Amino acid sequence: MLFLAQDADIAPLMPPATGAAAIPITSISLKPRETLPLGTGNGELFYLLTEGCIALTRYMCDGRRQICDIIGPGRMFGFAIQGESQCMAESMTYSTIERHGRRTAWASLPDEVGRMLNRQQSHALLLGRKTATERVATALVDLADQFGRRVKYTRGRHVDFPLFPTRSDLADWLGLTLETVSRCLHRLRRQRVIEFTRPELIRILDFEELERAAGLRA
Amino acid sequence: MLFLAQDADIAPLMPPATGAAAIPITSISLKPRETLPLGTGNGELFYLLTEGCIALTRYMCDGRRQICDIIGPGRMFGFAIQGESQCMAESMTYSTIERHGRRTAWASLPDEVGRMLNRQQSHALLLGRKTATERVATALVDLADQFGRRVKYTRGRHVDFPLFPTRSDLADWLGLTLETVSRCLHRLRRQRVIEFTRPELIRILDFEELERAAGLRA
DNA sequence: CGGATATTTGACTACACTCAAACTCCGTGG
DNA sequence: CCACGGAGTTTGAGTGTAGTCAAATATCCG
Repeated sequence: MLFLAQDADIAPLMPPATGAAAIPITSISLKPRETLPLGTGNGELFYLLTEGCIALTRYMCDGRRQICDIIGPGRMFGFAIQGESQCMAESMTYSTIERHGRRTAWASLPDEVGRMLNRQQSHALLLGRKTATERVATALVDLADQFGRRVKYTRGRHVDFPLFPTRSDLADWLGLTLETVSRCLHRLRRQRVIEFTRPELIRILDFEELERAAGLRA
Repeated sequence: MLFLAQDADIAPLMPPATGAAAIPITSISLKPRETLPLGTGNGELFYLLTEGCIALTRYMCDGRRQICDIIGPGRMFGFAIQGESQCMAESMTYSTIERHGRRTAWASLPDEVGRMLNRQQSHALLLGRKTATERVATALVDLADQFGRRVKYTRGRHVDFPLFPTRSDLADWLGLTLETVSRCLHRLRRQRVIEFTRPELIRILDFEELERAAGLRA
């Protein structure tokens, strides 16, 4: 199938010109708590997380931090289309990333950009209108989805997942303080919705109840 | 210039096939407080606001509302790429919108999508980490940018703009209550940063101070 | 003028924040 | 092996910012 572009200046999301030199796929390894600035993007570079966990963070001039998204394996980020994204990528654990150019990233870009936009809007709803417990519950639903493995037991289904972000990271994601996050997790545990013996290994006992606590169900 | 697409299924942000029937540009007029659902988008339809003011809203199942963005003339929205956007567009005043298909929207899509993503991330920072007064100040800076006309006076520069969202709309945008929004506006007025005699006509007296109050400057 | 809607202002409350201390979990080195 | 130290987490007590409820005022429009 053949497409004709009327204007060569509408670059960023355009398909790569067949003659242009392709940016090779290169692999990047990050240790926990390393940082990858995304500001330089000119619409040429995209990143695919193949393993680990990455946070997209923004900082205010006085140092306040907001985590815009927590990213799990299989997701793309760094759509620094036009201008700078003002976001940094921070690894929450050992992570590997593939750097792609337009040519190799092209096919998945629309879906990934759309997914990102949708997530940012859901997150605005969380930050603007949900209570502390609802926020924490919503976060757990999301992380279970991105990092969870379903485990079948004799009585019901559990979901286990590693909680890569610390309490402080969760706080910066959810617009709370780390103490409040800890208290909400405690509450959900006391209600037998989740359980954990180590703070970074979560088991969801009652997924429906968790979604209810997250404000996702009546 | 000629581009070759390897896969016809990577549709949404692809350039329109030259042979395909183009969706004509049609114009939509909205009265204040009308609603345009965006959920149906299949990556074929995009909207350009040519006049007025539109809010992108999300609702929780219990009715809580979050305004994800306030949109002024010249901006595009409705990138319901893959799946539904779960957002509605609500007019804040008399507005006219152009409905575009892929063919006519194509050139501006990358910039507009990037702008939207950037705004959503800034908004997350606002909702998660800014105080009430900072949020209101940030909103005024943004709205002045989208709706303001610079007016030169003998002493300094003022910016006047019509405030299309009500106090309640601002509250739903900023994650506050309408009373808090009103109190913050009052405070900024008492500090002579802004002034208004009618509640929907704002004049910014000291733009630098407003940006400082918004947490955008040291 | 009258009635509806939006805004302002006040008094009180509560949810989440701040500050502080204790506890757990690790890895390291004596 | 145990002691030590550091980072992260939990828990508690008290505070403060923004929310709630309510009433007064302003604005708009027939």
